[in-house]
Amino acid sequence: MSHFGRTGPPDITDTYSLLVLNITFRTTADDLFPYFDKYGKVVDIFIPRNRRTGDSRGFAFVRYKYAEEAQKAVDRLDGKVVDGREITVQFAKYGPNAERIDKGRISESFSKSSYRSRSRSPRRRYRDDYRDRDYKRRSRSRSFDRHDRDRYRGRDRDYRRRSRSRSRSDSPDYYRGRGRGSYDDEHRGRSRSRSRSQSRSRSMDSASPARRSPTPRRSASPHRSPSPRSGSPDRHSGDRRSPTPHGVSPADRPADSRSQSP
DNA sequence: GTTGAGCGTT
Repeated sequence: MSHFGRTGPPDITDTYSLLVLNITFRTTADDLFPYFDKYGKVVDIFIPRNRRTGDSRGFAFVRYKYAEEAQKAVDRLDGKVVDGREITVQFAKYGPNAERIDKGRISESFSKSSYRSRSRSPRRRYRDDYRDRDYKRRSRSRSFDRHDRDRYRGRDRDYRRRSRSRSRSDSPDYYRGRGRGSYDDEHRGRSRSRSRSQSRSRSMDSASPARRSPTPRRSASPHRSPSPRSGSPDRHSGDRRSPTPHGVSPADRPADSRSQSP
């Protein structure tokens, strides 16, 4: 039935979580239910999906009631072809609260107090989110992004595969100690160009003379010149950029206002 | 219509 994912976790106490990887993007909990239910009592099946698109992320979590059943399912379903794709079943290493689990068994919530955030490997996550965000945020060449991402992925994978006993405690706090939550990634990113804009504006104003230095290139700019002498493009541009040319002047009007008052 | 390493929701 489709009673999976409708509500939150029913009772994750004394339950063994199994991570199912490599599943198709259209595979749902209902599709995996029969497969796992055949080998044991499935308490709940959860498939992380994108909050925006709602598409499956490609993996699912199956919770068993007993470890023996879970182990059996892992042994039997690991490598099984589901929906035309070979799925990977293994014990979940991390719990819902980003905490380590003991052999896939979810203990009580005391894990939260375990603190220390053992921090897992600084691996990247939320591929979909990043991709989606990138598309919306920057309207640059997508092909480049795609290639770049792919290239990085391959390198990362190879790198990880090559040296396994290398990254173990590099600097997990670096990635985790920044308050980088899963939700923050989506919500954050609202007003931040303001600071930069101001900084830039100031920099330009301050370096007004300096800015003129590298201007010669403008003459030989690749893009055509609209009207080099048909009007005053320079003035126009300057006007828009600096509405108040004397705004940066230290002695502008504060003294004046004060002077007028006796 | 696409993608493919990974560790999760109220």
